[in-house]
Amino acid sequence: MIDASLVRKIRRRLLSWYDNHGRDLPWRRTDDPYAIWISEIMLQQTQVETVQPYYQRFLKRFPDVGTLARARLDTVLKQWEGLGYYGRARNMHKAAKVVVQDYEGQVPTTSEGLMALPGIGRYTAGAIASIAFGRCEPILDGNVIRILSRLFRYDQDPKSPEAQERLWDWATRLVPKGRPGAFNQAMMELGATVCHRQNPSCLLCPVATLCQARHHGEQHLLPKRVKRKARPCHTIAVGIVYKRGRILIDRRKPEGLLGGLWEFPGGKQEPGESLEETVKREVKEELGITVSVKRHLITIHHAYTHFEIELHAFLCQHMRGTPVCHASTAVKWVWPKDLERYAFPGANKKIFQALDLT
DNA sequence: AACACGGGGAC
DNA sequence: GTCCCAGTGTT
Repeated sequence: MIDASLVRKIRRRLLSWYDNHGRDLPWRRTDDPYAIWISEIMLQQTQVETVQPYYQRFLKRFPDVGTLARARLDTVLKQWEGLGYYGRARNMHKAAKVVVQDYEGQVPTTSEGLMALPGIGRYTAGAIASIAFGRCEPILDGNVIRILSRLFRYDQDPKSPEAQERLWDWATRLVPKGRPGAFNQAMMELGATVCHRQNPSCLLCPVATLCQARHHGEQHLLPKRVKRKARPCHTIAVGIVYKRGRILIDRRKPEGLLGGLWEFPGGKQEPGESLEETVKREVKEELGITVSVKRHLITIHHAYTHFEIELHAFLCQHMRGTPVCHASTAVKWVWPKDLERYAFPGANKKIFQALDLT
């Protein structure tokens, strides 16, 4: 399937192509392991174009691992706001503290050392070790899976354990001792700019003549795709609770969905319940206060990975009770102009931007 | 092995 | 609408 001369050809062609056609990306202009680490975390399940502005701002705000370790989680989450998968920010913050306390501020240089840090798995460890420290470690991401599946005409479900083992093995055999970081980035670059999911540009591909899927005209069929389950839709109602010009917000628990972010109090509609009743009940359960629901403000549709929501916002008046945290970890009355100081989920931001609350 | 975890881009 | 994106952690 893969002999020494084939390996040499793939390495040589890919590296040469990358040297000539690789994009000029911000994280390719640095050799700072911390900066490369940030980029790799942000790039998990997130496209290059989306990451770039976040990467620049984050590094400006937290220029080194010590600064990040000393920062408050709230500040870190605010910088991450809108990027999604907020567990990445929480883990990154946690890992920065570990690096400062246990490693004298030096990012571990081995794949094993890196993988011991929260938020760094096999892919990210290989990426940082090879790119920042020149270690001969393989990587396997969505791009590499696509390229290897096509190059070797592999038609099994790439998520299966057997497939993972085989794909990691191929990646390990291919990565060269000489320029492991450049080679790994070349694979991802090829996947992102040439070997597309649909309509791969085989005429531009440096390894097209070596590609077995291409040889059989099956490049568009690989890697094998598996059907996804349908996403359920939930109906949510939240209260914009005003009191003397200020609005009530609370902070979600530190783990799980949107952990650590701020939001307007509210929750899921239950069977047989009106939306107004939902708001009243949820606000009471969440913060122990009684509100009067004044009027419907806006409806927002928002899709998450495993479900969708129809989010209704209601203007409410505070009637009685002092807000106390039950389901949340903090609660605050804030002036509308100060809302932007807190990190909110996208669906909540849509509410106060559409209403021009700030 | 299966699922939770965001938001946006491409078609 | 669907699929995917420089994946990781939990159960």
